[in-house]
Amino acid sequence: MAHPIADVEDTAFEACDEGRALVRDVLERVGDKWSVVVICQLADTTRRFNELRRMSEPITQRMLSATLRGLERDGLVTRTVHDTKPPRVDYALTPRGFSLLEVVRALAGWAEANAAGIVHARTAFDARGLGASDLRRGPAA
Amino acid sequence: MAHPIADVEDTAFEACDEGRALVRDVLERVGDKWSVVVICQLADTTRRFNELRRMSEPITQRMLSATLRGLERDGLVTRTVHDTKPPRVDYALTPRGFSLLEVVRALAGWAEANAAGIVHARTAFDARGLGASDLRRGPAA
DNA sequence: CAGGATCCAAACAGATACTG
DNA sequence: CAGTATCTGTTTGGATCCTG
Repeated sequence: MAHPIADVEDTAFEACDEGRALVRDVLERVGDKWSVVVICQLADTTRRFNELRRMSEPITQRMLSATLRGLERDGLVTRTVHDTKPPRVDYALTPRGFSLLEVVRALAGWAEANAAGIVHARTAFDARGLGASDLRRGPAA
Repeated sequence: MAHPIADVEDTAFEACDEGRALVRDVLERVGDKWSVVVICQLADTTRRFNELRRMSEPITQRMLSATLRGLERDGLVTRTVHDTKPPRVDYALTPRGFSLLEVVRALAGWAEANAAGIVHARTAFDARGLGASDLRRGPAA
């Protein structure tokens, strides 16, 4: 472990600035709407394609396909093809996938703990309404 | 804290599935390229607009503006306007912003720890080359 | 069942140019 | 200095149709 998670102030910069490209990379995977959902669905067992499709609700098969491929590429899930009568493909988390799951769970914990506050802050902010701005079209509005 | 972070297997589902919309929300903020960068730059001190602009390198002022507005809206940063001769606006993390910073640092730690493995996995995967597919254009390729 | 190929609409991001 | 308003190019993502 490169990070014993020392004192906050000091290492924050290193972690964020030093390997920015690197972090961005992971963040893009995590920030992806479907990657996280799929990873969670694989949390406790192996799943088949259409199984994941149904569980991940409004995902399209194109997105599921692409998401799984991305996860497989990063070594986060394994893809096992059984060429049986009706084709069957199983997806499962790799050890690395599980470790990411843990981090995501931490994030989810934070989200849960702060959801109310965030929603409140937003309402207040929006109420203080600014006329109208095209900038509202920024990142993650 | 709603989450003492119990045993992995069990709560993974709850955390990910129960508050999916909620988690997605946070994830979108975290997954955003610039939000994280800005939060890191505010890690140890208050900063001014153009200061952040320079520190965040190739960010455009439109993106910085939008990012800051989003962070402010979620109660993660405060915006303080001093109407002095040359206008001056200071941005700083709120307590909630700091708590998010911690989570992001955890993520960064994971990224650092797994970067090599991921890069390797990708190279291997790409080497096993599949002809050509439009799906390669999936999420976060 | 598992997924590739396409086409198309919408969200996003960069470059300017302009204002208080 | 600290932004806002456009205008436009790039990515994404959804809908569909098709195959092994």
